Amino acid sequence: MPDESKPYHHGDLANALVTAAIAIIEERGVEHVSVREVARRAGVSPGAPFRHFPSKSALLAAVAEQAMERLSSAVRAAQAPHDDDPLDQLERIGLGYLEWAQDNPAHFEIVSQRSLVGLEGRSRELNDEIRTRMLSLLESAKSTGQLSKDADIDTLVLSCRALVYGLARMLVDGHFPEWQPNGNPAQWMKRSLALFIGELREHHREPSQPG
Amino acid sequence: MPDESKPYHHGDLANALVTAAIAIIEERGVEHVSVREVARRAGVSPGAPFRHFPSKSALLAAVAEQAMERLSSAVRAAQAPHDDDPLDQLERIGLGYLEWAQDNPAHFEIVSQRSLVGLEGRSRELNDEIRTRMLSLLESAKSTGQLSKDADIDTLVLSCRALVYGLARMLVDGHFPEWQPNGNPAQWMKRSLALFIGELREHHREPSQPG
DNA sequence: TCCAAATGTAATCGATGATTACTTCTAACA
DNA sequence: TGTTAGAAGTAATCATCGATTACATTTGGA
Repeated sequence: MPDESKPYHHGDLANALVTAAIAIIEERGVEHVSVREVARRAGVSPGAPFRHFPSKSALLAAVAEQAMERLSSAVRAAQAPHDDDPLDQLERIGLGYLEWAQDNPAHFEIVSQRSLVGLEGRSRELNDEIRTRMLSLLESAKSTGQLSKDADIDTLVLSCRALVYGLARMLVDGHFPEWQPNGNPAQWMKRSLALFIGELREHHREPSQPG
Repeated sequence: MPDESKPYHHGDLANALVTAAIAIIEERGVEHVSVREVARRAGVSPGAPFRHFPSKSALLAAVAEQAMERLSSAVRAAQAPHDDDPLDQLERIGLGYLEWAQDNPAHFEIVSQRSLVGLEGRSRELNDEIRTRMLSLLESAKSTGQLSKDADIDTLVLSCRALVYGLARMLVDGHFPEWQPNGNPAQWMKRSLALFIGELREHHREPSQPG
């Protein structure tokens, strides 16, 4: 039976700190995260976190890495199954991204602010993976004739990304009440994404083989 | 001849503080703005700013208001002339917004973070004005037959806004090196916007009157 | 001219990020 | 089993921050 008084060593303080930081972000926003408060929640002295992270930034970077890992999983899961219409897959990726952002605003906020945490190593990898995922779906849509052969794939990827990122950011930054007063944001985001993908589908479609 | 030593009263400290705050944001980002540093730049004691703004937030809100005023002007200027194709006007608004964000990243950053400064009074007014501007252009495009009669205007406004806001945010948040490694961001943003408006134009166009 | 309001200063408070010296525990080795 | 090196915590300290207060200076109108 474990000692009921806290042991001197926490056991897994690093993770506990990251979790505490996320809780604070969820409750009061990134700008209210302080190392001391994080330590307080983990039941540890104000200096303890610095044994695990050299700086506050490093702690936030760890939060970002965890967040990016989860976002990546959400996107991967949303894409499945991988054997249907590529543009449907693309739309599901967008929806998955948006739903994740809505369900995890704290995670999303920290992931999106590069100036706050930088983008290196694993995070960079996962980010690139998402882009590649979208790129290959569009390529594949082109090869199946859903997009015309001269469709500008690079610009399309950027546009999709910007739309989804913009919607997610608007949500987290609190722009929705003003930009779409009626209904819930999720509904509007879904419509907006569907409209965009729909346009791709119908406008860029290769005309059926003449002759 | 004015005394060469600083007068006891600054003369226009409120404005000087806002200007100093913007300079700091441009140099080191919003999160590094401190009232003391702002005061230091204005050549004034650490407590002085509080004679003009009740809190740091209030100072940032003033920055946001100035920023919103300028953004609004930029958008209004970009729309002119008002007598040509509505969708061209809409595209110019988007471009104007993006160029402004690129030229004034500090202003844009502070405008976009509602949690930081809120959105009330004049700022809210100007924001609504931009939305109304876009809305009426789309309505007008519908009436001229550039958009089909059953086009979902509300969703279109949201999509346009999300795309432009997303691009601007990606720029300011530093996502461009990863999402479009080649060429300069301005070029890519322009292409992305043109692609979107182009799709609206071609896909939603009302078929010419039969008979 | 004189005084009241506006504007700036100086001193102070509690909280923060960060560093240092010190203490306590854990686990690997003889 | 006992020792000990180092990992992981504490306590004390520092400069800086946002904010408040009491006080000083300037200004403009009665």
